[in-house]
Amino acid sequence: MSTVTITDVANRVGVSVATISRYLSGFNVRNEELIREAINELNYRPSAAARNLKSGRTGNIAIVIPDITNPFFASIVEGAESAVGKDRMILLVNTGDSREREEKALSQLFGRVDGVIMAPLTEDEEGPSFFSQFGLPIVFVDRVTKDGEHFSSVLTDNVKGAELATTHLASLGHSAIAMISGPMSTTPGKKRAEGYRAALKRAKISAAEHYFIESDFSEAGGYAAMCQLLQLKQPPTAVFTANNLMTIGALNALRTHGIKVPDEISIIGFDDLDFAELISPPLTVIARDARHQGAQAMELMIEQLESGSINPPKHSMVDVQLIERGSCATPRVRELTPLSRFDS
Amino acid sequence: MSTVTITDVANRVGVSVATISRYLSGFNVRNEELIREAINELNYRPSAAARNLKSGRTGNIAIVIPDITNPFFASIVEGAESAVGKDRMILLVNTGDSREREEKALSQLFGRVDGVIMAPLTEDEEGPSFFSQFGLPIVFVDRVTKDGEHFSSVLTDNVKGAELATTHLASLGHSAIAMISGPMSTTPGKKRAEGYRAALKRAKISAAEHYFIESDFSEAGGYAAMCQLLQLKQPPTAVFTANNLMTIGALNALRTHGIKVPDEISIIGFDDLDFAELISPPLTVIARDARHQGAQAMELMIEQLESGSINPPKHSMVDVQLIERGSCATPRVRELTPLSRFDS
DNA sequence: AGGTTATCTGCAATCGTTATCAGTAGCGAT
DNA sequence: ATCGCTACTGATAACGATTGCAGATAACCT
Repeated sequence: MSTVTITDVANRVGVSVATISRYLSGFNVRNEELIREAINELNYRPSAAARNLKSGRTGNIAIVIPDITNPFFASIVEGAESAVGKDRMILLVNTGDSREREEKALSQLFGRVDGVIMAPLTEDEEGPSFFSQFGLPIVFVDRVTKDGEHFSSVLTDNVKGAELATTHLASLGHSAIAMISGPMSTTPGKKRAEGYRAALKRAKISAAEHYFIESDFSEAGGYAAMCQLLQLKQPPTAVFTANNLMTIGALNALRTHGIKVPDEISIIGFDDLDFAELISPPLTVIARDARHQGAQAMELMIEQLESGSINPPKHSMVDVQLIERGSCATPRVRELTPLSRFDS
Repeated sequence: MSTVTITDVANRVGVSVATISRYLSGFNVRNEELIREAINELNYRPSAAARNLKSGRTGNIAIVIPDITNPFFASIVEGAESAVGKDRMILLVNTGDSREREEKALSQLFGRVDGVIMAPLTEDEEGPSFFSQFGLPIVFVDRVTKDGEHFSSVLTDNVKGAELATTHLASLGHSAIAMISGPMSTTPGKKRAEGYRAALKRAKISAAEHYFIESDFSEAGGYAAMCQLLQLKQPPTAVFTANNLMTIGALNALRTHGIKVPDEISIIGFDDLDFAELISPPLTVIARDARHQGAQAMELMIEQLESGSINPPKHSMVDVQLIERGSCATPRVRELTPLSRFDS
C-alpha cells in the first residue's frame, strides 16, 4: 500500500529506525548496502509531514502573484522555478487581483511554507507586518507594500523606464503625450507615473492632467482608457501605456476606432511581449528581464533561509531598456483626415 | 515568537488541549468565547505539519505542467486555481520540458500533496504506474500517458479541432496544405496529426509527406519548420500549426521572409491567443476554453479526493471551435511575384 | 593482552495535533 | 436521594521522523 514507514525498513534490515534515519541523512552506517536494497524493494519514501513537524521546516516556498496569465508574472514564476534548487518546491498562489483571496491565502500559507515571494496587490496594506509577527521570511518582487523597506526586494527601475519611454516620445517631437497609468496604490503604478512626469518636466512639456489616466493594469482598463483619450477635444499624439496588458487593450481600442499606429498616434508600452514583433506595426517597448527578476528573488529567499534570516534586507533593482520597433513616429498634423495619411 | 501551540492556548484558557482541538473542528464546547479570545490574543495558528502527520492528508494539490509561460498552460493553472476551494492550495511544478525535472519533481511530490493534476511530457513513459504504486490520485489534463485510460482526464477534442482547421483550408480551395505538428510522442501531437490526415482524406487530397513536419510545440520549432516548408520546390499554400507557440514561430518566419499572410500563404493555428486580433492579419484559430479545462480537472480531482478515490476514472473532453479572422484566404496562383499581389 | 579512542548503534523523548476512551457534571424523572 | 440520560471534558496513545545520550563494538596503540 501507500504507507511504508521508516519502521518497516528498519524491521526488514534488522536494525533500529535511528540507523535508517541516520543513513538517510548521510551518516556512515554499517549495513549501507542492505538498507539501500530494503528502501528500494519496499519503495519507501520518507514522510514529508513527519519531517516538517520535527524540523519546523517544510521545504516549500510560496509565490504569491496577482495574475498568472499575465506573461510578465508567468516569467517571474519561471525564473523563480529555475533557481529553486532540487530540494525545495514552489507553492503557487494566484490571487486574481482580489484582496480577499490574497489575505486568505496569506493566512493559510503559514506553516505550509518556509518563506514567501510576493507581488502584493497594493501598497496600502500591511501584509508584511502580518507576516513578520509570524517570523516568516518575505521577499518582494516587482511590488512592495508600504513598509517594504524592511524586507528584501527585487524591483524594476520603473522611474528610469518611464522616463525612457516618455523622453523617446518627446524627442520624436510629440508634446501631447498621454499616459495610461496603473493604480497609484501599486509600486509600479506610482513609480512609472513619477518617471513620466519627470521626463515631461525635463522636456519642458507641461503635464496636462486630462492626458493622465489612472487605470488598473488590465486589458479592459487599457481599452477604456484609450477610448477616453480619443474622446478628448484634443486627443494626444502619443501614448505611454504602463504595462503589457493595458498596451494590448489600448491597441485593441485603436483598432476598433480605425486609428492607424504610428501614423495617427504613437504608442509605447512598458513590458515587452513575445509577439510584439508580430503586431503591425511591431511594438516599441520598455523591456526588462522578468525571468532574471524571478530568479533573483528566489536566490535572495534561499540565501535568507540558509543564513538563519537575521541579516539585513537586500534591495535589488533590475535594469530596463528601450526597444525601438515601429509603433512610434513623429507626430502628424492633427487636421489630417484618416484618408489623407500616407505610408512611411 | 512564531511557535505558539495548541498547548499554549489550552493553558491560557485552563482547559485541555483536547477541548481546543474540538473547538477547532467545530464541536460544541463550554468556553467557546474564552477560547476564541485566547486564540486571537496569542495569535495561534494550527500547525499544518502536525495535522498532516496525523491525518495523512496535506491539503495540497500539485499541478505539473511543461511550460508556465505558454499562455495555454497559464490558463489551465488559472482555471484550476479558480476551482480549488478555500482549504486547499496548489503546488506548482513547471518541468520546463525536461524529462529529468519531471521525474525528479514527481518523486518529490509524494507526501507533499494529496493528488496530482498533470500534463505529462510524453506518452512514452509510465509515470502514472509509478504513482499508482503509491496510491496517489492523478488527473491528466490536455495530455495523457500510454496507460492514461486508468486515470481521470480532461482532454481536448484534438481530432475534431485539427479536422476543422484542415477542412477550413480545403474548403477555401487549398490542396497544398501543410501541417507543422507537435511531437508524435504527445497526445495532442498524435491526435491533431490524426485529424489533419483524416480531413485531407475526406477532402480527397493526397497527403504529401514533405508537407507534414513533426516539430516540438516551441516557437523556435515552429520557426524552423516554416523555413523548411518555404524551401520546398512547391511550398504549401496553406499551413496548419498545431499549437500557439509554433504559430508565433511560423508567423515570425513568414515575416522574416517577407511573405504576406494570407495573400501568399494561409495560416491557421491550434489555440487562440490573447493578441490574435492585433496581429496583421488577425489570426484565424481553433480555440478552446483552457480555463474551463483546468477548472474541470480540479473538480475531478477534488471529487476523487472526497469520495475516497475508489470510483472509476472519468474522461471528459472539451469542445473546440473555429474562429475565423483574417489569416486564411483562397489560394493565389503560385507564379505570382510578391509585387503583383493586391490587397483584399 | 590491555587500555584508549573512534565509530557506530539502540533507546526513548520529542515535534503539534487528533482520536479514543473513560469519565464527570448537569438535569429531569422517579 | 437515586437513577439514567445527555453533553461535554481530560488524559493519553498514536502519526513518522529526528536526535541526545549512553552503551556497544571495532580499531588502534603501546
